[in-house]
Parts: sequence; C-alpha cells; structure tokens
Amino acid sequence: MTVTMKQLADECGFSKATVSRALNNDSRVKDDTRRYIQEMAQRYNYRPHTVASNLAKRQTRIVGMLMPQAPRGAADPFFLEFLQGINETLFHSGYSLLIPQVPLQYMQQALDQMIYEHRVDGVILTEPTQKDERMPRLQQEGIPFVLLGRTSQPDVYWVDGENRQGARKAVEHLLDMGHRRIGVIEGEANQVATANRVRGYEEALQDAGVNPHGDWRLNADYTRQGAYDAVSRWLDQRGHRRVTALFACNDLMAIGALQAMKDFGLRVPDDMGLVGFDGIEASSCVDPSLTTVQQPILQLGRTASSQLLQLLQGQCPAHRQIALPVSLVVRESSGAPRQSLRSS
Amino acid sequence: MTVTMKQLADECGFSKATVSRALNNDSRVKDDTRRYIQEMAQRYNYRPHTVASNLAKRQTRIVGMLMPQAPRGAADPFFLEFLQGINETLFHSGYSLLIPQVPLQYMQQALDQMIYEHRVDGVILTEPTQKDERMPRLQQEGIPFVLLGRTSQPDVYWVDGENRQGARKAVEHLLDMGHRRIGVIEGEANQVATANRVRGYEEALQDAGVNPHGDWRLNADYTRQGAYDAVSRWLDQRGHRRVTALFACNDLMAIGALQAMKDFGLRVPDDMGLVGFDGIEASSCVDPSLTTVQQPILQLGRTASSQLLQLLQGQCPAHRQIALPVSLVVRESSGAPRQSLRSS
DNA sequence: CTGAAAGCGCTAACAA
DNA sequence: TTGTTAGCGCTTTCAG
Repeated sequence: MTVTMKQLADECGFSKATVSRALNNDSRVKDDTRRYIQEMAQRYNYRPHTVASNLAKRQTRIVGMLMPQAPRGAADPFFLEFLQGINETLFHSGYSLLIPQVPLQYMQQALDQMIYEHRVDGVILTEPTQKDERMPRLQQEGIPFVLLGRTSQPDVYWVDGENRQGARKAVEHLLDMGHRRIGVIEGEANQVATANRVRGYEEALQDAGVNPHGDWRLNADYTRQGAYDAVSRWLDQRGHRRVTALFACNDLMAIGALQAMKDFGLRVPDDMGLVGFDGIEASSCVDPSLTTVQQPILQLGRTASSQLLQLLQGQCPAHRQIALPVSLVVRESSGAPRQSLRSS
Repeated sequence: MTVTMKQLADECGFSKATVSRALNNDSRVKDDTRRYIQEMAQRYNYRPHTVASNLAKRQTRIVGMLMPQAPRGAADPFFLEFLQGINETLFHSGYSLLIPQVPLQYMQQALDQMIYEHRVDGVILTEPTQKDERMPRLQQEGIPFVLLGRTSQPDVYWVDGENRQGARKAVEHLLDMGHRRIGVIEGEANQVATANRVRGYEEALQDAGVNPHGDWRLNADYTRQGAYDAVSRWLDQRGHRRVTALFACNDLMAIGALQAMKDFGLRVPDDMGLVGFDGIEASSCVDPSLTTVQQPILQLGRTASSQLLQLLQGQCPAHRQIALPVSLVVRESSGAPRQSLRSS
C-alpha cells in the first residue's frame, strides 16, 4: 500500500512540484508549507521511489567497487576492513555500495555493467596493475573514480599506504635484529603494490650494504595457500640454506609461510625471522604473533570514499593523491619477546 | 556518448517497442529482425539504461542483505564465504547484492530504506533473533525474503546448517576422547543459532549421563575478543578447575579461547580440549589446529540465494525449509594427532 | 509481427 | 512562492 508523490500532493492540496521541493528542502518553498508537507508525508508514511527519483535525476546514489583480482579478494581480511571504512562513509551520505564479487573472468563484464548500464555513479578501484585498462575506460566515460593504490597517471585520484617506506621499515627492523640474509615473499607480480614493497625491501638491504641474492625471492600471490606452497617448495629445495629471515608482502602470506615452516620443523623466530605487511587482525592471533607493518586500513577506506563523494558532489578534493603513513608493529615473529593479548 | 533506445530504433528503422522486444528476446518478433536489431545494438554499442528499465518494470534486480548484528558481522569469515556463495548465484541471474554494512543503530533505517524506497526486490536476512521484528515488516510489504537460520514461523523460507546435531557431534566427540566435564562458550543469547547449539551440547551430555554444571557455561558474543575476555575471566576465577574441555559456539570464539588459554599457561589439548563450530578457514591455521563442525558455508549462500531468486521470479521453491548437514572435522585441538597442511 | 501511445514516479525548466 | 508542462529511457498495453 505505497503512497506516491501524486497522491500525497493531492492530499496536501499542492502540486507535485511543490511537494517534491518541500521534501528535498528546496529553499524556494515557504516554511509553513514545507513543514506542512513534511508532516503530511510522515502521516501518510510517504517514501520516495528511489528508482523514479534516480531516473529523473540521472543518478543512482550507488558506488561500485571492483574487488581485487582473484585469487585474492574478499577472502583477505584487509579488504573487509577497507570495505567497512567505505561503507561507513557512504552510508552517512545516503550512498550504498555495490560489489559484484564475481569470478575473475567476469570482472570485465561486471565493470561494463556498472559503467555502461548506469548502475553506479562512481567507482572505487583496488589493486591497480602496471597498465590497468580499467582507468582509461572510466575516464572516457567520465565516471568519477578513486583508486586504492597508486599510479603514475597524474590526473587520477588515489589513496594508498606508504608501501615502499613500510617495507623498508620492516626490513630495517630485521637488520636491526641482526639478520643480514633476508628473503622476500612477493605478491602478484603485476601489481603496483608488489613492486613498491619489493622496492622498499631492496632499498633497505642496499642501504645496509647487503646484496640480495636471486634465491632469496619467492613468488606467491598474496594468498595464504600460495605462500604456503611457495615456501614449502623453497624449503624442500633447500633454497633457504643461507637465509635467516623473510619479509612477506602481506600478512596472509606471512601466515602461510609460518605454517610451512612449522611443518618443515623450523621454529620462528629462532630458526627464521618473519615480518608481514598490512596489520590484519589475524596477525596478532597466530603463534608466534606476527611482526608486521600496520596499514591504517579503515582510514584508507574512509579516505577513498570521502574523496569519491566529493567528486560525485561536483567538488574538487584538496588533494589528488593521498599517501597514508604506516607503522611497524613489533611482535614475536621477528624475535622480540613474547607479549600477551591482554593489553589489547 | 551513450546511445539510447530511441536512437537505436531510429537507426534500425523500427519502433522503440520492437527494439525493446528484440533485445528482451520476446518471441513475438520475427527472427530476422531480432537478429538484425541485436547486431545493430552491438555495433552501436547500445546498453540499456538500468534505472529506466527498472522503473518501467517496477523492479531493481538488486537483493539486499542485512548483515548480522554487531559486534559480529563482516569481520566473521563465515559471512564472507556465505556472501561469496550468494554473489555467485545472483550474478549469474543478473542480480546484484546490496549490503548496507552499517553500525547497529542504523540497521533498522537501512532495512526501511531497502523496503520502502524500493531499493531492492528481495532480502536475505541472517541471524534471526527469538522475536525478530524484521520478518513481519517484510511480510507486510510483500517483499520476498529468505532467512539464513531458522524460525518456527511456518511460512518463512529459510536455509540453515544442522546446528543442534552439529553441536551434538562436537560434544560426543569430546566424550569419546574421554572428557566428561565439558564446558560451553555461548554466542549471543538472543540468537536462535545459539539456542540450538547449546541445546545440542546439553543433549549430548545428557545422553552420556553427565549433568552440566552452571560453572561450565561461559557467555560471549561470537567474537574472538569476546571469547578471549570471557575465558580469561573464567580462568582467573578458577571456574575451569573441574572442566577438561570446551565447546565453542563458533570458531572465532574457539580461537579467542585458545589464546586465552595460552596466555594463562594452559596447553591445548593436553590441559584442555577444544572444539569449534563453522569450519572457517582460520580454524585450520591456528596452532593447535582446531577441531570443528564444518558447515557447508558456500552452499548455504548458494541455496539461500537461489531460493530467493525463485521467489523473485514468481516461482515456488520446492522446499520452504532447508537444513544442510554439517560434519565434524577432527584436528589437533581435541586431542587428535598433529596433521600437516600439506594435504590441503 | 510491428507501431502508437500511455505510462513507471519523480524532477526541473519555465511560467505565473 | 507555486503550478504547468515536459521529460528521464524503457516497457507494455492495445490496435493494426
């Protein structure tokens, strides 16, 4: 039994136009009538028909988000927390988030739907790759978007953690703990974030006068299982014989590495130091707890979405590029003394 | 540079109506013209305007999902996997999922928006409480919905895991391992799932002739931290003095319990056996790995969404209530021998 | 099999 | 300050 605006208008004795204005707080309507109409709307339990309103306004009040490439994705707690930051912000501005969480092969199709079928007003992209073809598409269609991650294109709005510096801090910490031969578990190779984290790793070693050996690099895909497999193989092949610590490009992989080492009979940190990246909750739950680079995950989500909201409202955000600082959280896996969860 | 249906129609030399029919595979249009029009649509890169189409059809092709009450929610891996099952199914039918992941106090508001402002065609509810006021709302508005969880209302469509039987299996397993005094870490009290799991726990004990003691019940809220705190307090107060094993109503709480025991200096399973519920991925990652009751999480999501899709398409699903079986996965925390991740 | 015309419910010029 | 009049882009009777 829904009441339409026309019915409400008739009931009020005003025209649809006035009712529409009153409900949208247009300044051109007399205070009395606005109050009256709003009151009536309440009484008749009137609710605007979003779809109709959207059609007329040529908007959807929906923001699309393309989840990262499989096999990473919603399984990574990082993105969950990120999502929460986004949702929070959007909700308060009356926007909702649409996440076509689909298999990789449909990713393009999902983006097309969002863009060309007018399903969303704006988009949040994550996990940019070296030459990401999603951005030109969005630009061409004039759809506002914000990127989680960074790109060299100067006209793109992005938000990112300090990947390179974070990785540096992680590796410098391992160096401080006395390690010299430090390996790295890399995430997917085509991602910008991977490149930057690996760069930070290399720089730290370089500064310490250590020349990274080819055997010290393990390729994985940002998943736990992927890292577990890669590290297991590496251990089996005795690729680790001279390495005393590993820096993993994210926590999930660090956790996988931890398990592989356990299964191989290596103790962490005694036999092998380990540092992760992201600061997901699980990093504090594993045993030994994981030393990691804490990203301001929620904040990344909030920032990305509020940038996008500004764009959608036709404003021009103060900064196009925002890099948020990260911090090293020292726990057990890198060799520090045990600590309890009690303090948390 | 979007092309509208009118433009396409003009280009084709047909009327909008025919074009609309052709593109929607209406049988009343000649095969030749249909093919021709579809070809032209491709060529001109025509994309239907979803909002307009939705307005005319009085639908949105969007399904809303109300995430569980805080503090549980998107932080629980269970729901992520569940979500994935839903998304998969919906995507293949051209539906998308809207998840207003908002603070608890806005939950009602979010539901209202979805319902009354015609933002969604149907809803998936989770975590029913004893007297859940969301269902009457939806029923009154005639909005199709499916429940994850169960209810006594006979006319509601629901999908659920076998909570009671699962809990029984868990506790019977502990009994088999020689435990008699088995405690339970309960989830939020007002949830139906909690009641059923606790019931299963009680029944198993009863059948074994064990009379559960009041001290054996710990109250928590389905979160890791909540369980950590509850168990820590319990241990401090020496409430555990006669208990040799715990059944946690979900894995997250089991993990929290694990940490609390570690911090207290108790070894699992030697000093205290532990079994969880859900079978989230993390249950196999912790140390010791967690014996748990595996729910068919993905399948729950798929089933719930395909039930809903049927309702949305005006069909009548074969079953109103679907209870999917669960299975006990025995790992280390209940006293079984260590096992490697390699097999996974 | 195809077309004309009337909406879907709301917004936004343009008048008054 | 308010009302009139066209749409937004698509679907769907109802005729032909």
